[in-house]
Amino acid sequence: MVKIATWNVNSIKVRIRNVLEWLREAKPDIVMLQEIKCTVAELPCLEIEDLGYNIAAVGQKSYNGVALLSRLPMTVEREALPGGSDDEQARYVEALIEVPATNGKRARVLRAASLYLPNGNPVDSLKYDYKLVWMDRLRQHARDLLELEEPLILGGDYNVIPTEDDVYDPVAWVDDALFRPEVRRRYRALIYLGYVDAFRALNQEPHQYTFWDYQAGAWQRDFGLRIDHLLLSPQAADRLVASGIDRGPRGRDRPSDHTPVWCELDL
DNA sequence: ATGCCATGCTCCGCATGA
Repeated sequence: MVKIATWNVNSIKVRIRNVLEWLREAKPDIVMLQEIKCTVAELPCLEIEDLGYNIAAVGQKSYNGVALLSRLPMTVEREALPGGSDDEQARYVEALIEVPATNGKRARVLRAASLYLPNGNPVDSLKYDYKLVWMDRLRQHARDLLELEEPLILGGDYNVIPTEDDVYDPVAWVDDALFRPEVRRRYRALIYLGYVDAFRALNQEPHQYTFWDYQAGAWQRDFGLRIDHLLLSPQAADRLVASGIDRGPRGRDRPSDHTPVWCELDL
């Protein structure tokens, strides 16, 4: 069984204690991190490696930054989404992970990506245009990856509220870049290529969130959003056995505003 | 109606986030 999780940590340097604690208790095999907010050189690698993880990261000073942690052997395939310019923001890293043979099952290769989709607010700015273009690029790449017909998981902070069931107050969010029709349409187009939302495949109850704003007591009032997703190729979805949202880390001291989403694959 | 909170920078207020 391979346990895979995604978590926007909102600064790995500030959050390293929380991250280490959660790695020890949740014991994921593969973790996608977003908003590490530092360069690769600044990453607290030793403490993470001490828990048995290999690290692949794409960082930048101050903002963004993504990483993959894996207890299994991992080789980096891409450090950016195809189709971008030279002044790339650090929002994508993709790797091949070797899943060894176990009791009757043959060894497999799992492709995994950690992505941090642009927020896009405010909607009348270039940031919104950048988000829409980034989503188009993601769909193109996701389509190409499906042609490989391999187990694949695209995990991360998508900054997309897929449906009205994924936000505490849909009306209040209609004009936000996380919920606008153009954004939801692009997210659906991505899903319709043939991806499965690992959480929704096994959990249908509405109002299950992965993010709660730091402000206005959003956590205490459960005013949240479901914007962190694990998307599976058919070859991975066929082997999905469990998934969930781990609310634990959001309730602790100095938390990230996001909490981990996880799934288990019987590869 | 607005800001609330948190992070990083280089600063002691501003940009960014969702």
